[in-house]
Amino acid sequence: MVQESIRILHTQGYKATEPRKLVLEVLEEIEKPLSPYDIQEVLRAKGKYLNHVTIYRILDLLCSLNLAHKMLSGGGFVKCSLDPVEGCHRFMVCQDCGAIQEFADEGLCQRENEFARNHGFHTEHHLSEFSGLCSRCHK
Amino acid sequence: MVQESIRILHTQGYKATEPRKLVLEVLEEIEKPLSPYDIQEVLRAKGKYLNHVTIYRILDLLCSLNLAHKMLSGGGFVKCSLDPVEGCHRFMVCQDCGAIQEFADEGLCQRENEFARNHGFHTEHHLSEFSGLCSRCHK
DNA sequence: AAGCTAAGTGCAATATTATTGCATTTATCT
DNA sequence: AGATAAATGCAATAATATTGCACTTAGCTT
Ligand SMILES: [Mn+2]
Ligand SMILES: [Mn+2]
Ligand SMILES: [Zn+2]
Ligand SMILES: [Zn+2]
Repeated sequence: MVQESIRILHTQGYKATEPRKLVLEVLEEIEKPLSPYDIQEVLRAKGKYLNHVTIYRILDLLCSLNLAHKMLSGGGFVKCSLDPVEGCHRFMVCQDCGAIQEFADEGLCQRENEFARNHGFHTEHHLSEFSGLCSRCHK
Repeated sequence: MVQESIRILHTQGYKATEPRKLVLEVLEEIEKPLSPYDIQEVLRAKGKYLNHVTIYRILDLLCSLNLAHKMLSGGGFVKCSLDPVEGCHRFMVCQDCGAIQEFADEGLCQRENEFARNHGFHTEHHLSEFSGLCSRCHK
C-alpha cells in the first residue's frame, strides 16, 4: 500500500511529496522491476514529469527505508510489499511476464544463518531471488 | 582454479586468449567483487592493458558459462569457485573487508523450491547473497 | 613449422546511466 | 497565512555500457 509507505515516510521525518507519491504509485501499479528511466517513461505516458535526478534520489530514500528494493536481475527497482524489514529481502521473479512477488520465510533465515555460522561467517543481511514461472505463466 | 576455467572454455569451443586469462587471474587473485573498470585498473597496475570493451565482453562470456557472477551489492563481478552450476549462485560477502565466499547447500535449494511451489511458483534459478562478517573480520 | 581462418580484440564513436552544486519550489509546523 | 528546512529541477559533468569495423591471434590444417 502506498498509503502505508507514506505513513512511514512521515514517521521517519520525511515529507510525503508529490514526486515521492508518484514513484510509489508507479512501482505499486506495475509490480515489475523498473529502472529510474523506466519510471520516468511510465510517468510521461501519464502526462506527468519528474526529473531523473529526483527519481534517483527518491529510489535511494525508499531503499534506505526498505520500502523499495533493487533487484539483481537487471537492476530494476520494485516496491516492497511486506513490512519493511532491515536486511532480509526475498523475491520471486517470473521470467516470462516479469511479475515479482516478495516473500519471507523465517525458516530460510534460520537455515542460512546456521549454514553461515558453520563456515565462520556472521550473517547480518539476507538477499534471495528466485526466477522461474509464476502461476499464471506456468501453463 | 584458472586452469579449470580455461579447460571449460576449450570444451565449450572458446579460445583461451591472453585477455581472458588475465581477467580470470585478476578475479581469482582479488576475491572481491570488481567492476570492469576495477579490473582494468588492477591490470594497469601490473603493466598490462585491456580495452574496457574487451573486459565487458569477457565478463559476459564468463557469466554465461557460470564461471563468473555479477553480485547484487555494487554490481561487481566475482570468479565462481565451485563447479559451474546453471541457475544456483550463492555468496557470502564480508561487509568489512569485501571478501567473498561462494557456497552451495542442496538443502537450501530444496527448501526454496518447496516454498515457491507452495506459492504457485515454479522455480528455475536461485540466487542468494548474505552480507555480514567473515571469520577474520569477526573479531 | 608455416599458413589458414574463424574467433577475439582494440579503437573510435556513441549511447545510456548516474552524480553534483546550486537556484527555486514545496510540505509541514507555527 | 508565513516561516523554514527539506526536496525538486536544471545544467553540467562523470561514469558506465554498447556498436561497427579494421586488425590480430589461437587453434587447426596441412
Ligand atoms: Mn533474514
Ligand atoms: Mn538450486
Ligand atoms: Zn508470469
Ligand atoms: Zn572480512
